[in-house]
Amino acid sequence: MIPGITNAQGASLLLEALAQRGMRLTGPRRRLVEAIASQKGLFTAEGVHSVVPEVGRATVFRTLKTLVGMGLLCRVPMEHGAPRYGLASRLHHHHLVCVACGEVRDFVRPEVEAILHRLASSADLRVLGHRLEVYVLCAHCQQKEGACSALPLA
Amino acid sequence: MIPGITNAQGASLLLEALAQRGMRLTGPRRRLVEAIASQKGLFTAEGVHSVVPEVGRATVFRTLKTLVGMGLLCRVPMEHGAPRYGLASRLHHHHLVCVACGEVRDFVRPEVEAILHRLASSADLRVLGHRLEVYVLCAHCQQKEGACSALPLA
DNA sequence: CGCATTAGTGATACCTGGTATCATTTTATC
DNA sequence: GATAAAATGATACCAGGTATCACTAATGCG
Ligand SMILES: [Mn+2]
Ligand SMILES: [Mn+2]
Ligand SMILES: [Zn+2]
Ligand SMILES: [Zn+2]
Repeated sequence: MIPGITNAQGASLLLEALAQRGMRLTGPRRRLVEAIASQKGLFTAEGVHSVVPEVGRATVFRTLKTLVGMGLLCRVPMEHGAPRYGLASRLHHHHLVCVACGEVRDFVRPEVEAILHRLASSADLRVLGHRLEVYVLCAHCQQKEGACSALPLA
Repeated sequence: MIPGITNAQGASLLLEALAQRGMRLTGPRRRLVEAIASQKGLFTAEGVHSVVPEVGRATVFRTLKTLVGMGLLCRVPMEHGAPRYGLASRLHHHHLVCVACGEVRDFVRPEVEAILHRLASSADLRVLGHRLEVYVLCAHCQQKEGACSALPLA
């Protein structure tokens, strides 16, 4: 669910992106993408499949993989439990993951890139990519003091 | 394999740490820890098991988990293929992973922590932890232009 | 040392996230 | 509408890892 637009609009955006790359807009794809666009925050493959159980499991994984490969979804592995998927901004970004409610927020800190650039040039490395994930308790969840089911990577 | 000391010394360090926490120094544990201490860079559960195949598979995973839990090993998930394990320094650190040869180097950049601290206080978040992994081509591997079998998380 | 207690082991079966296969269906194009 | 290529989904399979549980062995005490 992208803030500020409807789920249907979000689904259309994904479908357009698929069409632009020459992928066919099949029935299962449409329904699956609609289910994905309706998810709040991060979701699991299982979770989105349960919304459209008539779509085959293989198709669910295939489509998620395609969308991740296209940069439209992020895949966030967790230390315990299934990896989570989430709608991605198109640009490079990092993740703020609330370990209690699972909400994920993208953030950008150009300083991080600057640090890595300095690190690389001082050590004769070629940086190919990086991943920064920050595990937090969001403002909302700091009240509740609840349990968190799926701890992220420490 | 810890630079500057022998494998036997490295194994002893791990065994001491286990004993200090009241864990028994069993035969399988000794042989497994010896195999772990002899690994160069990152290794897979499968890889270390193949060195001591007489130790049960369950014991391999149990022991790796214990050592990770104690902070003596790091577990580095890869996008494709099995997660890698590596000897950890005790302090918080980040990872420089060469995607070609698999070599991993720990590094520390206090600036990263400073950035996250600022981020947290400005957004009313409680930071519980974070993970920064940088995927590089090391100086040595920039020559070879070889294939890399297991791409890390993009 | 000898024994009891208890942690640890490992064979087995099982679980989960995901993929290969492949006959069948559906889409896009002409 | 015919055609060719892409997609689907049932099925079987794979890999990393865990639960079970009868058995083994490290430890600690007398
Ligand atoms: Mn993201
Ligand atoms: Mn490390
Ligand atoms: Zn939260
Ligand atoms: Zn290298």
